[in-house]
Amino acid sequence: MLNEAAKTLPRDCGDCPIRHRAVCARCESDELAKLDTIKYYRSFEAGQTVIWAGDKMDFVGSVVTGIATLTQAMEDGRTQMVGLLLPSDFVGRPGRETAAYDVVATTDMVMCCFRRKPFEEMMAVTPHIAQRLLEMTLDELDAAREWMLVLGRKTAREKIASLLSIIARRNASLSVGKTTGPMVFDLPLTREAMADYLGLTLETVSRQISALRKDGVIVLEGKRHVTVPDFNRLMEEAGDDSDGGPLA
Amino acid sequence: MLNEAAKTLPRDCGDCPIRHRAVCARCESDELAKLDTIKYYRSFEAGQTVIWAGDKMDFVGSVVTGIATLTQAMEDGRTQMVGLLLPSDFVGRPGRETAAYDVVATTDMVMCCFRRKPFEEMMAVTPHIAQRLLEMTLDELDAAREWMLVLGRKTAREKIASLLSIIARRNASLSVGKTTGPMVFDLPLTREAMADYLGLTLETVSRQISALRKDGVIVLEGKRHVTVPDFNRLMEEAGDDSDGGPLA
DNA sequence: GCCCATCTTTGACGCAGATCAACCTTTGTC
DNA sequence: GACAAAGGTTGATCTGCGTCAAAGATGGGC
Repeated sequence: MLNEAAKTLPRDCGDCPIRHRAVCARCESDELAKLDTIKYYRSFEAGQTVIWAGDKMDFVGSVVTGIATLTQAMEDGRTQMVGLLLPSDFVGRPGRETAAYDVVATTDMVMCCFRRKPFEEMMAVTPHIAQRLLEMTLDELDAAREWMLVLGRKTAREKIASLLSIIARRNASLSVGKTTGPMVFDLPLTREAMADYLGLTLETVSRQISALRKDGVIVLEGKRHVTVPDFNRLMEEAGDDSDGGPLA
Repeated sequence: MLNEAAKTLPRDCGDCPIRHRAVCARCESDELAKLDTIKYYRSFEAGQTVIWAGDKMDFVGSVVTGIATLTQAMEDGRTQMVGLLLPSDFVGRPGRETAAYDVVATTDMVMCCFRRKPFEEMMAVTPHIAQRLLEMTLDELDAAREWMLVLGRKTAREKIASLLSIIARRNASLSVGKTTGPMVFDLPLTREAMADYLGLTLETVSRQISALRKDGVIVLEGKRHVTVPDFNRLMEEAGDDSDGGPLA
């Protein structure tokens, strides 16, 4: 099973879909060659746990394809998603022995992993890696702070609209050109995962999605396929400034 | 007025109270000497705004003494605190032209500032600075994620207990030794600022503090002076694992 | 085709926390 | 010492979202 998956994995960094956005983005070819000697790919199936909080973590790595979530749990079972990991996002923290959060693949996923110790050693002598990791971490911190505003101050309807606009914007940044016209995408999360993201219950998520559909803010085909006819309208519903450009 | 304050400012990095925890923590003396040429101190009074979100930001720097907050505002006036800046914390983002958040001094505060451009240039050739900034940013990201769990999933009472335990723990980490016995500290925030931190209203903050006092979890003298007779009890009220060590 | 598991929707009801309002305490100014 | 302003407390009421419950899609396995 793992062998089968391995056959379809990328072999060469030159072919890698995240070559220019991941932690290796700034590396020169000689640096890539060194990274290549400590890297290996791992595949995960949808629903599979990558690592549990508290477990020893002897690798770090990048999401190559698919989506994973970072979640934090309380003893009584309440759970809050604290990170949504998309292709090129980095997993793990150099210098840390154990995982701080549960990491779960929500779709089939492929990771490009590095053994932690060699990666740390290489980072110490390769500014290009450390620089890129700093930049990515600062971006994540900004995203976390945006998310805090959503969690702390927005209504359920605004929360849903915010999540939809985040997903829509990300999809737009992947597909080239075409700023105009309706945005179309598939939700990569179940209602329950959306609830964990937004600090809501899954029932409230379902109700608010229905309400946004009823009000024409979104169009649904099936449960996951979403069309946004007017992105500015969605932004207004999210409580965000609508004058910001639609693309980052 | 500013001149008066300037007279009491530290002059030499050797005397600096945050020398070993700030972004310069790992610098050698020659690196410090270079930093010294681009640094200057600024004082702020309690309540004074350091910078508004969106303003041009031509410096970065560290909080030396006092406390500042990072807050994000929606157009309709709802606000969420997204950062609590204590001595040694870093303000600003290298490579970014404008401030992303409002920065406000909540107590009298002194900052050690660096002009942004020279700082960026120096960072590019001084791994000790970049390394330390990465480490601090990763710590902040962890703190932000912990905070997301608080905002998304905890009750008002748990939120207050969480905030108190964060402040208590920080004070403990500053004052040496003495793990046992009651913890005593002053709240550095108004009820309104606590509400902004926790995604609550100030009335709810006030009520929950009264409730924790009535239940003996905390003892209040005046409105700001807090005694925590049993820290594990407070941790339980916060919904946290109480088996984690009391100090980081 | 049928069954079962998973995901989702919708309804009825209750409660935690928001809102609105009044009043208290402390501090600084004249 | 009177006053005002800022911060804080407490009460009454309202409401958005959680909780509990039931039932409707959808898809995979046999």
